[in-house]
This record gives sequence, structure tokens and C-alpha cells, in this order.
Amino acid sequence: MADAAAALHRWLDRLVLRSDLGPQEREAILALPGEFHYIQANRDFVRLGERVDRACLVVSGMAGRFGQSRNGDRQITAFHIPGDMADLHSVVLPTAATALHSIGEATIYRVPHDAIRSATRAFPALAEAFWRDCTIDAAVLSQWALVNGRLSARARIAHHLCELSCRFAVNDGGAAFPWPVTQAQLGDATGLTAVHVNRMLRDLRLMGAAAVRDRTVQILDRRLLMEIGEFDPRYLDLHKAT
Amino acid sequence: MADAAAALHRWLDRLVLRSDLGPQEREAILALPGEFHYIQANRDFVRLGERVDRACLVVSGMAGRFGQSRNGDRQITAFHIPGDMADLHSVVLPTAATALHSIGEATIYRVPHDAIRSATRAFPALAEAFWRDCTIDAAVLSQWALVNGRLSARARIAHHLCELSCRFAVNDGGAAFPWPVTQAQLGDATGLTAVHVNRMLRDLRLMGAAAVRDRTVQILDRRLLMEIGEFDPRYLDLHKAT
DNA sequence: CGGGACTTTGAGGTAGATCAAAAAGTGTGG
DNA sequence: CCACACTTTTTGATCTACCTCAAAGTCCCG
Repeated sequence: MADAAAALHRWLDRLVLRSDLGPQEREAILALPGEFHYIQANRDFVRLGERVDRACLVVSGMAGRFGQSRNGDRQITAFHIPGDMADLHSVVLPTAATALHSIGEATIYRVPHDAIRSATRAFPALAEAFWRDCTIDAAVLSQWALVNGRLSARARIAHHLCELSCRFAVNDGGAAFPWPVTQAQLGDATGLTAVHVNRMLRDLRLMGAAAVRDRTVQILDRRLLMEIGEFDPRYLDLHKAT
Repeated sequence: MADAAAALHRWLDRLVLRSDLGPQEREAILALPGEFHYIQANRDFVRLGERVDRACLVVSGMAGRFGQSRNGDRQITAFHIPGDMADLHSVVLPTAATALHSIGEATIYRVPHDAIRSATRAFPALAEAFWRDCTIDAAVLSQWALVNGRLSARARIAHHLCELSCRFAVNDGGAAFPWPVTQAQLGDATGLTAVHVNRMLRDLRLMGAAAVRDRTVQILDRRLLMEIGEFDPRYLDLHKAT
């Protein structure tokens, strides 16, 4: 089985980008108990309205947070990559107002809320760090609302690719990154149909901005892609971001 | 000048709906220092990217949180009513990724971050309560993303009216509530043009669902309005909600 | 090698945008 | 208390970005 400390370390790396944590606090994070779960491709693993008592750390693959309208249309409200605690908010709001879905195959590490709560009681700085992380999550969502509400289809897609590129780039270069997301799922995130997503991706490819090949996004011209998507990475609060 | 304790009490009422707070913690809230500010109608009072050191409690009127695209189009991502701490999140993320605008005239009470932070250090339950409140704020935004991304123009507007009705109804009946929002602003919240908002409001009026008159929303047939807007109040986590 | 999921392309339809202008409020100063 | 300027609401006419429906092509896995 995989290594819990390694999985938690990726999350810790994300946290310390934004919050100052001392050695004891870091150790408290790395010592969090939990279990690994393998999730089959494209499965809902947290249902809407379900009451949860564990939070999900993405270890490998991707996850999507989503809501659903009456006729079954889905709106993805967040993509989560390895190192993201996808539903940290469930610690303070255990009834999921939002569901989780694996994007392709995924592995998660489920940490009991109790353990997280005792860590925050012992170390107030952790409570603040978690609160901050949830707040950045909300800032990202706020940006999605702006992008999906006000930009053209092409710009929305360009913006999403830029965002994911930056978030992956915290660890490496970011010119290419894994992309298990189907065009239908990208449509669910941008409020478009799969057909239109396909045409916009073709445009971006023909413009030489970005291309998806082999479940991987290739950024061909970052400047151009950012221009098309009106992308400014400041909202991500990744101090190292390009 | 207005009464600080009274203003803070409305916020406290909102907090204790969702979090258990003891007498000392309640007193700490009611003792928070701050200053009252009168804001002229439709002014930006927190700018994008500005670094703030005080949080804004809405005392009277309404406020809107928004982001802006390159060409100046705005997307409102939240409406705040009296008793809401509009940017509590700024305590942990002082650089505003989102701006604030008065909807009509408004009065706010500005509380220094320092005071809020000392309260959370003294009372961990307050840190958790604030974190929870920010999380519910994010859940509301997530619902907006779903509604604006997936529902028809008419449904979006119906949904927004239902939401505000419920949030006002925490205090009173909720069949009618103040509505200083212009049709252009409602368009900025729903991702529609003012012209189309006008037509959809006419439809809702002719259908006998809801009508806006004298800066006030009249809910004519709540059941119908909820049906049109696919509204289910659970995401608001107001235990008293209808 | 066969079946299901995903991608790609085509043709035509429509919800909502855009542009334009009149009507109704709202506030201000004389 | 009226006149003027400005904002907001309302209606009409036209346009278009994106949707819908349909079908062929491609990839992947058992």
C-alpha cells in the first residue's frame, strides 16, 4: 500500500505555501491517520446530501466537486489534483452540499474528521491554515463564477487550462500536465456542451495556444493562452506561480 | 451614531444558528470594536486587489461581492444583507480577490482583523464558527455556479429571489423583503443582460410567482417560485428555513 | 475482434445578446 | 413646486453564440 506520510506531505507542501507552520504543527499534519481507497474511473464517491465523517485527500488521479440540477445536468465546481484535500470544508459542514466524483481512476486517503479536529484544537495555527485553505478554494470558485458567467466559450476553456497548469506547476515546469478530463466533463465545468467544448479545443489547437494529446495538456503558447482566457494567477495565491 | 452591540448581535444570531457558542464566546463577539461607515448608493468600497485590515459587517442596506472581466463586465458572486459579515474571509486572506459594492445606500461596521484574530486565539470555538460561516458562504457560491451554469434565465432569477427570501426570513415572514437591487445588478449576478432580466421578471409577474414593486420583492406564490427556480433551501443551512 | 466510451464533424434551431428608443422614476437646484 | 438631468425600466427588432440532434470516426480494453 502507498505511503501515508508521502501523501500527507504533498498536502503539507501546499499548506505551507500560504501559512506559517512550526515543526510541531507540521508533524501533527504528517501524523494524521487515514486509509487509502482506490476509486474506479468516473465514480461518485461522495454523494449529495450524504453525511461524511472523513475528508478526502487526493493521492493520485483527479477528482471533481459538483452539484446537479433537477434534470441531472451537472456543474463541476472544482477540480482537485494530487495534494488537494478535496473536502476539507466537510470538517465544519459534514453534510455534503456538493458531491465528489473521480476523474479517471484515482486514489484517495480518507482522514477522519475527529483527527483533524483534534489537531486544530491542539494547534490554533492549524485551524487558521485550514480556514485559509478553504477560503482560497472559495476564491477559485468565485473566479470560476466570473469566468463562466462573463467570458466566451473559448476564453472559459483557455482559463481553465491556465489554472490547472499553474496548480500543477507548483511542483514542476507546467508546460505539460496530466489531463484525464473528458470533453463532456470540461463542459460540465464550463457550462458548455461537449460538442462545443470540442470545437473550442480545436480552435485553441489551430491557434497554437494549447493542445490535448494522450490524456495530457500541452501548453504551446502560454502567453497567448493566458491572453485568450484573461488569466491572472494572483487569485490562486501560489506565490511561486508564473 | 448607531449601536455597535445591536449590529454585532444580528451577526451573532446568524452564527449561533450554525455553531454552538458559550456565553464568553458570545460576549467576545459583542465586544468587537469597530467603526460605522455610511456608504453612498452604488459605490465600490473595497477595491479589487486592495489589502484590507478590517472586515465589513453590513448594518443596513445591501452589499454585493463581485469580480470583473477585462472589458469591465462584472459578475456579482454574493449579495450580503444586514447581519452578514461580508468579507470575513479577509481575516485569513487580506488581499481582496473580490471587491465590495454597496447596493443602494448602506451602512457598515468595520471590525479590525486584529480584534477578530485575538478573539479566535482566545476561543477556538470562534475560529471554528468563523471557518464554518465562510464555508457556508462558499456553499452558496457553489449553488450560484450550478444555477448560473445550468438553469434557464427565468429559473436563475427565480432561484435568486427564493434564496434572498429565505435569508431574510430568518428574521421575519419572508413573503416580502427589501430589494434595492437594480435589474442591471441582478443581471450581473445571474450572468444575463439587464434587458433579459427585465423580460424574465415580467414573466414571473405574469405567472403570478413574484413581483418587484417599490424596491420590494413580493412573493406571490412561493411554491411556484421554488418550482421554477428548482430551489431547495438546504444548502443555506438555516435550520429554521421553510 | 467486438463493444462501449470518447471525439469529431455537419446542419439547423433557439435562448439570450445587442442595439435602439421611449417611458417612468428620482433627485437637485432654482 | 416646478424644471432639468440622470438613472432605471420597459418594449421592439434583429442577430449570433452556443445548443440540439445525428452520425461517422477513433480509441481502448476485455
